[in-house]
Amino acid sequence: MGYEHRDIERKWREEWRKRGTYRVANDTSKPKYYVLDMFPYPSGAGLHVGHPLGYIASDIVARYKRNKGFNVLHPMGYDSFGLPAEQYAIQTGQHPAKTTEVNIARYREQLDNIGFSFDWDREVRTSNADFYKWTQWIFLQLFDSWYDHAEDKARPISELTERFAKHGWSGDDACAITGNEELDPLAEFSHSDWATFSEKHQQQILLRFRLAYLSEAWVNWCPALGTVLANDEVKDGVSERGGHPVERKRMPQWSMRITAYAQRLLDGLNDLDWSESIKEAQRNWIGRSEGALIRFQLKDHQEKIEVFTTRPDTIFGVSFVTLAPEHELIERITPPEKLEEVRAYVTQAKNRSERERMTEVKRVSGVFTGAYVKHPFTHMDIPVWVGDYVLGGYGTGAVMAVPGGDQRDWNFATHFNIPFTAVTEHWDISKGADESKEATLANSVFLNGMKVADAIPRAIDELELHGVGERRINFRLRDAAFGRQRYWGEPIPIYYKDGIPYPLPESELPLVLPEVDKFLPTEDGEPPLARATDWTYLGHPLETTTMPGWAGSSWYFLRYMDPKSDERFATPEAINYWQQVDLYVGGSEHATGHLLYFRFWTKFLHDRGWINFDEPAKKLVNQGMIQGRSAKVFALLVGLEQTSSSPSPQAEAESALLSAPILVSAEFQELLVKGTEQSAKALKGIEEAAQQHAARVFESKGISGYQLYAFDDPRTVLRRVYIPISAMVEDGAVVDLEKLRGTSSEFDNALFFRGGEHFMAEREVDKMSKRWMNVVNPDDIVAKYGADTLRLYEMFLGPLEQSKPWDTNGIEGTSRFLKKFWNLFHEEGRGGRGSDGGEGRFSVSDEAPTKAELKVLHATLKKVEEDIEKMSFNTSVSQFMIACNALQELKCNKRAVLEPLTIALAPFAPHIAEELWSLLGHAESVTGAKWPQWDAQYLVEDSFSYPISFNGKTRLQLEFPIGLSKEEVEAQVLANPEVQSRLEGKPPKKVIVVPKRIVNIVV
RNA sequence: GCCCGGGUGGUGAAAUGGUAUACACGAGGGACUUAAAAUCCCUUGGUCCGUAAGGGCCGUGCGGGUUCAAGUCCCGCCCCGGGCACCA
Repeated sequence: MGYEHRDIERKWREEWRKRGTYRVANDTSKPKYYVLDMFPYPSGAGLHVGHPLGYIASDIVARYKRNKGFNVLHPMGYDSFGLPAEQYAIQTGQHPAKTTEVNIARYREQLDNIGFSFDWDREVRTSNADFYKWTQWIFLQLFDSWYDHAEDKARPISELTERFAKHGWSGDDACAITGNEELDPLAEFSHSDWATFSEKHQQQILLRFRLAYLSEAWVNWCPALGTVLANDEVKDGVSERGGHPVERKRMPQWSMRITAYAQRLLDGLNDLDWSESIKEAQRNWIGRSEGALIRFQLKDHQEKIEVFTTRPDTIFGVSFVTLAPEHELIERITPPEKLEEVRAYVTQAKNRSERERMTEVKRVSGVFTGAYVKHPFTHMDIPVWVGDYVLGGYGTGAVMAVPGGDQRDWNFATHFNIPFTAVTEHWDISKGADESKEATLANSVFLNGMKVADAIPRAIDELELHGVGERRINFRLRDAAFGRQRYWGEPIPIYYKDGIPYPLPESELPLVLPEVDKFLPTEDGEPPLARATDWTYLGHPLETTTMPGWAGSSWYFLRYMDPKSDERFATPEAINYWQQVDLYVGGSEHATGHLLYFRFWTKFLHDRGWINFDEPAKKLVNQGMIQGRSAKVFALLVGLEQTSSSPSPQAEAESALLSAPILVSAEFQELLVKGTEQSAKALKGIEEAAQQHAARVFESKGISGYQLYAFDDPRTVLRRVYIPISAMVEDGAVVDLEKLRGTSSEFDNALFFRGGEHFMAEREVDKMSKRWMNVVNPDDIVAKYGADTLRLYEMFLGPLEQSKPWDTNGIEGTSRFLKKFWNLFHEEGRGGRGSDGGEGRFSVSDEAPTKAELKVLHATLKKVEEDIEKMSFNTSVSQFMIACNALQELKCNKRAVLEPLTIALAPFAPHIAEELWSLLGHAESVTGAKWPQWDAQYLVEDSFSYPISFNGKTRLQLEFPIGLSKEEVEAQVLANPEVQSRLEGKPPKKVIVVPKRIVNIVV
């Protein structure tokens, strides 16, 4: 039998499914290994060749670990709630569950084609009620918790109630944190006050402490769409979709108090085996900064303005204070005569999205409020400004501006001519701010002559002494918005009584998504769930927002441990056994979203005693992106000129021309750059052809009275048009016109103008996406070359973490390798050893292998094992090729060599390995085979061929036995006639002998 | 601007401070074949000398340095990719 990948792969796919080959054993006596892929969102587009990259890598590790004797958990599931399915539902009326179902079926088929060893018995879907029951349950636990900074963990809310009943709340208890203090700070109360508070009042207070809480939060609200928009969905104050006005306003929003965990999320990173770039991204996102909180007393008012600064040492350089446009005090402190001007500025500044305010660094804007504060040490008057370079959401929403020490403050001061002084020695403030941390302070009273590093603690000490400020650690991280005005997500298990949110009892879970007539917000702007006919609990209205996409993905790894459990999200036995994910593989785009929430929920569940570890994944690997190569042709857009007094309607003529465009080959892309002789010449040629083309088109459609503009008219433009990459000849720039004509009628009718033999397109590396028409489907590759070839090829392409454009240029190499490997097991003949995949008969010999053969085998086993451990799969594939070539050379068909090699190849190319394994006479799957251990004794060399170099440049090779001492090697090298002739009789300055490496002679 | 990667043949890429370019693609040549496909063999960084065998010089983005020896380590730049960003 020749190597027929189609038959073999089909056979084993069915066989694995039938036998349940990859089902996880319930044998907890074996050591465990948990390999997890970030689960996909099943979009309608299906998989492209970029998706399986990470799955193949993790599959290799999972299979390898099985052979190594581990009980391996390698599951797959779907993140099946999400916005695209809902938008499709809005357009078509089809229920998102239905859409999701169809998409999942397609994903499953595609995944199966590639031969992954997932345990499908453990498949999860976040949109299944028996899964989201537990997402809701975890939400209730979060709702039922507060964070105790003294013990540094989350605790049940009942313990907080007890504490209030005993001690009340003293405002500065460092043991709990609150939200939205700037709107309405929580006043202190005694234990007897607490007893007199109404139920409603008590609940309102508790809500300040819950880890899942409802509060007034700033959002981009779009009344026309009835929804909150993300920063990047807002452009210039209007929605990107539809261009409706968007306003920044405060709305009741569910949030997660992830900020309580900021320090732990930061500290935890140190012990994780994650890539440095992801860890760094998370550190930046959490953004810890140490500094001081300083209070500035307002003149003529009771209030103080609080600012956060990392440079309290520059306190004597404060020349003004800037408030964010959102700042609560602005209205109150602005004198009446200034109010109109300030309000106008605030309205305008507030409605620019945060993204815009952050992007347009250069545009300085602001307004003087007319108010003043007192300097805490000098008691001088300091003006208070409003500026949009200060963000409402960071720190206290106010800064002390030190133009001498901060460039942004310097820009602001310079723009508005606010006077200021230098705060550091030898600095020319007319050029900019001195932000150096090495500087020495000046003009700063008790800080004069001190270095920045020493001045900071000294300044804070003084502030504390005077009671005007204190040491403060600030985080950039903000609480996470948790409510969405959408249908296709987990319902939030909350009902409202007297306007207060109460948790649904656990027995009511799952709270199943209701049926609605439309998946749109109601007419009065309520979320879609408000359309349900009876969305209540015991007569109380239920929460109508749903959870965001990241809810389910924040804990799904736990469900795989015990996916069918009814009593718990996973039973303690399962959790105890499987513990953390040993290897998590996924894209780096989740660095600050999913991967942070994932860690947050894990830490929370740990705090409340549900799991006994507080990081979800020990090791994380990011696969690189497989980019596509898009193809573009150039369309010449020429206007129409009337040639008769009674022409056909112009719209008809225009549309006729649009359906038969004029396309020019890529070498003409400079065509419309006027003035060059070539372009003028080419233009003439094209113009002639185009006029004839247009005339033909018009004639065939019965349109009269038009011709094209002259081409040198400035209104003529060349525009890039994406074409499907399926219309390209191989990976080059040549367009297969026949194929392109087949893809759509406009190409069928188009005029293709080319300069040479071929019509050329412009190729570019882009993200692989439907939009650029450059998606390469794994199914096509599998059909042509087989799954094993695809798997090997994707691994062979280069290091896993590196992004690279997809091209099939090298795929023949891996395909050839598999054929050669197959032929090692088959007799010579029409298709046997050293031949193609024709008729050779299976034949392996039981003879004892030679030393050379064993050396090839063990060198390969060693290299492959080491490479899998460090996830360097491209080099392990090379090693297999080297081994295969060597064995072919040695004409080796010995079982003792081929059998271990088959086991080692199985993780990479499971189908062919399984077939060969069965041909070798094994009834069981190769999955259960014991990984062959390499043995150093077969790798021992008797001699080593030393490169002999002179001053580091290799000149010749000399072979010496391994056992020879350094001195003997040196003596023999120097005795060598060729070495002697190179030395020209002069004695060498120095001779370096590195055993089994090199000899270097210095002359 | 800051942080993290990276820069090596025509291409994808290898290389614990120790023979730079493994492996593969492509290209060129050859064998088998009526032919093609498939398969196998040889050549393939640049350049110079030589009829040849062979040999010289230059070569890992650029400029320095450390070292017997640097793609690899150090300093200073340039470029590409990714992330973050008026963060006080």
